[in-house]
Amino acid sequence: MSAEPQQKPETRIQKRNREAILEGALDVFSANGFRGSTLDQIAAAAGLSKPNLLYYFGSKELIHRTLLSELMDTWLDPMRQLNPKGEPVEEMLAYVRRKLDMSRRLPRESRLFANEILQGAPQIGDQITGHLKALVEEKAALIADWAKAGRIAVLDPRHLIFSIWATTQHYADFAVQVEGILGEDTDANFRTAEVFLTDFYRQALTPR
Amino acid sequence: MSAEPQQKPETRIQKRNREAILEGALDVFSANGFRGSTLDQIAAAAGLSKPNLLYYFGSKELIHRTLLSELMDTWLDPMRQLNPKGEPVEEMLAYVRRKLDMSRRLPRESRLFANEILQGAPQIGDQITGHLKALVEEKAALIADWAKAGRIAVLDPRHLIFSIWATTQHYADFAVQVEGILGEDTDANFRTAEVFLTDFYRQALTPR
DNA sequence: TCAATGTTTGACCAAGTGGTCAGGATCACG
DNA sequence: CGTGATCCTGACCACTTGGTCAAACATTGA
Repeated sequence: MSAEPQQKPETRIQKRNREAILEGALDVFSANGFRGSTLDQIAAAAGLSKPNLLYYFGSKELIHRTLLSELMDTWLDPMRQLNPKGEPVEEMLAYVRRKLDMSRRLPRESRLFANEILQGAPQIGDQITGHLKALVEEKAALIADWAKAGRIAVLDPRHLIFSIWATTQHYADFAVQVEGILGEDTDANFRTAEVFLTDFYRQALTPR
Repeated sequence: MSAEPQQKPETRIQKRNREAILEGALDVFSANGFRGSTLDQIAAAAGLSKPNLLYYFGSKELIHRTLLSELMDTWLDPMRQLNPKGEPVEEMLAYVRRKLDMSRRLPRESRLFANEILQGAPQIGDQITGHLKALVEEKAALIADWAKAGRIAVLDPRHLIFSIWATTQHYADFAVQVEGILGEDTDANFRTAEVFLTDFYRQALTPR
């Protein structure tokens, strides 16, 4: 994926088919989990034959790993954008909104990750203790500084980050439950969720 | 399960084996999901042969369904205990603590549910729109009353409940991630989580 | 003690699964 | 056009998996 320098550049057909496969696989994996998905389902979703899938990706696991590692960057982006120069409470609220927006726009990706973590992160365990942890430590330090300066409420920064992940991803990962209780109008639910989360975090984070 | 009146009372052997099967199945299902688990794994975990499993539970799906529906009650208990007569903020904090405690004591059960919901709740969909929804509506009304009386911050009660589920279950469902970032000392993590969540919700819920 | 009932298992099966392979179709390009 | 490289597929395979079944083995209670 990232390590192997492709000697031959990708042909147009390769590009199209690889993308179709990853797109189909995202549909299937996010809905059924890794073990619950079959190559036949993915092939059908991608509009290719099963042997042709395996021509492009040598194994089911490779498709899955490729998906996960291509997603990692996108996934961490909202946190990277936390700006040390900004106004602390507003920065955090903007982060919450960006994260909620990812749940709205990329629910399949959210579920793919959720499935992977639930199963004990067999594929991306090292990235959690690597990239992810480093980024969390950096931003936790930033939040701690803000708290020390009295510009944001004093709360454990890492647990605070967890709470943001949990509350925002909830709307993608547990969508069935949310819709079972609030109703099926997904757009409306996300709008009220945004209002709630904004009020909620503003109240929690504003220093007294 | 609940509907069928067992004519013959359960023998001692039946009781022992059914319990062993459900216990083993909980281990296996919560770690691998439904489709990711095999009857052989469950049989091994329960210390029985595969055909013997099927003597007690007619199918893999039946084991799974039994587990889920036996758990439902336990799962909703912390919310049922919300006391209308109590002091609102303290009641909510107690609820958060009870829910966090369930994540600590019953992480396998939490993951079992998470898996089920992630896959679209094929087994318990009706219970979500039934029992669960009714209970949520009842408690949401209670919280709304408290807010109207100025005894708790004004926030959408149903989203508030979601946030409590999300933040507390996170520590069971995403344990690998939490431990990857905070370290492997699960007990210590739950202790700091409790401190955080208490401070956090107190700050968010106390009316100004 | 004996038979009826309840429990356990080895051997087996059909369906589904990830993956292979030989060869044919198609494409890029000199 | 021709030809080598790329792309695609039907047929196939070994293995796993949920589930069956006849027969053996235990337990119970009269």
